[in-house]
Amino acid sequence: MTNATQHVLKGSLSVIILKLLEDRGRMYGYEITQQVKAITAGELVLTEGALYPSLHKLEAEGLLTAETEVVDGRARKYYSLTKTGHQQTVSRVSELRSFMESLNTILNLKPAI
Amino acid sequence: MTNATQHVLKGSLSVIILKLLEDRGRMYGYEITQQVKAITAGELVLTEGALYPSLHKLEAEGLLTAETEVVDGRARKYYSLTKTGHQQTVSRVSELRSFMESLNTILNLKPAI
DNA sequence: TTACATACTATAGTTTCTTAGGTATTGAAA
DNA sequence: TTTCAATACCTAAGAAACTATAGTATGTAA
Repeated sequence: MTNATQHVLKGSLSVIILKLLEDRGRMYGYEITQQVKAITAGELVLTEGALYPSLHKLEAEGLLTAETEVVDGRARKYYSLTKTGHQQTVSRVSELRSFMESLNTILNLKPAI
Repeated sequence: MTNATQHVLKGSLSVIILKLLEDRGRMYGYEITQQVKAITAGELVLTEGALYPSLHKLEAEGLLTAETEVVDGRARKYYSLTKTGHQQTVSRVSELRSFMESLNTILNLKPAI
């Protein structure tokens, strides 16, 4: 009675992170929050309380690697995808897309009769 | 740092229920699981452990009303939208759609350079 | 009579996210 | 010069949603 696709729903934050890193190559946490806000015209806002734990989890799972650098007197922690991270990005993005298609099918239903 | 749109993410099951009831008028729990499975060609499968608590919650919130009927010796609990439920359906569906658009924007990003 | 489909309910446990803090630096405004 | 916003990271308590699992019960087909 379970479906892997649904699992993606809850994990869409991690997919967002993975996809951004795939496209941008290397980003730090704060940058991710700002980019998501900018890309979605303020529609999607990542809270730090959700983002940082998610980044740490992805790192612990071996999908991301982190390097700390000091820029303009402030420490930044740059994240990038590992090889596994890249593979996971591809499959999770595709899973999320198919979930969204299913969801769209339901949202676009017309009343019966 | 919060966004109402994100709240929708976790609540997409309830939006699915609401939308189906809006279109079909009146459904019982088991029927909902079967319809979702059929509509999405097996892609989306609702677990009973997720569905029934969600139905009860929507009923408690006043978005649904329930009537029990015995059909073929089996009790069925038919749910339908209240007036508030209908209004909520409209707004939640539109919120979910705009969330999905934002998500799609990110998923469709092309690598920089 | 066994097994599957129908039909509902309850609950322990996990994961994810929100809320709400905390630390610290830089730079602009007052 | 002090204060506030922006930058940049972190954590922890609690809420909420979902999974997994189990239980109850009837009808029907093998």
